[in-house]
Amino acid sequence: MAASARRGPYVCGIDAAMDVVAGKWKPLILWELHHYGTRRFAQLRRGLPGVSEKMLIQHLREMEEDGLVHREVYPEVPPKVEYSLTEHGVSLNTALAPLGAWGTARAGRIGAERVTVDEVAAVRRP
Amino acid sequence: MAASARRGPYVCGIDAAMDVVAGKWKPLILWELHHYGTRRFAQLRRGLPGVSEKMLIQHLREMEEDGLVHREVYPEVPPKVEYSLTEHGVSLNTALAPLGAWGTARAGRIGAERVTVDEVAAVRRP
DNA sequence: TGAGGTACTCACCCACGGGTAAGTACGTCG
DNA sequence: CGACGTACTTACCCGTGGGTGAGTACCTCA
Repeated sequence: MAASARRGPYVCGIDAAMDVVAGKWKPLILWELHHYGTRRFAQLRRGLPGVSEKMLIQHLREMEEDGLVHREVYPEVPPKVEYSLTEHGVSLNTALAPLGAWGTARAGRIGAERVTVDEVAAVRRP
Repeated sequence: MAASARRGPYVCGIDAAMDVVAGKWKPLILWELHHYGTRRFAQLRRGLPGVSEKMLIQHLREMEEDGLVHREVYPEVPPKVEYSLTEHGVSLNTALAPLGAWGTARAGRIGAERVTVDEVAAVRRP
């Protein structure tokens, strides 16, 4: 599966953290859940324009296995599943903050376009 | 080249930072250069057991393009090249520190083996 | 009646990140 | 004379991360 050789021996802490954050949408999911607190599957999908359902589920499952997100299923007739961050997820987000700041500074430095969610939606959904 | 679609539009700062750190050995190179200050090519290769020369060069070139490392060539008869971190590289490392701490904590939490350089050498060079 | 929303699963495909191995030009050491 | 060390370059191969698209079971609304 995608959970190839995860939890492998780590050379350093960055390794261990990257292992958990690796994945095209993981940081965005983290951010989304951190920002909104609790989100349903379809809400997340809409919040991450361009993500495929397969990847979203796959990433959510991995992050659940890694103890970053909590998955609450409501056995209702229209299915309802709520995702939220565990305390480990929150602490990871906190640890990620300086990196985000650095990235933002760098983006400004090199003059890269910073794209809003709507623009991404426009670009990735022609 | 490997510089596929880098510097692409970023959704958030984490994106921009991950773009620069993405690569199996980038964080290790960063750590190595940060730890030793200045390193020659062969020293780096020995410090990162298991890395192929191709990947090491490729990563170093990309990090140089990204303004993270400085490459100093001495036109001597046995070729000599020294790599060191730029101030941006140093600041990235600083921003990476909390993530490293989080990863270390997590590695301890899940009881993952933390491997020393020598052990890695033993494992990856049978 | 059928279109749409919920949360998925499954099968297939392809690009690319990374590994392996060899070649290069020059010099020194044994 | 050949092995070894420096710092690379080049060619080739393969695994997998991620994308596409369809299918499922149930319910609601127009």
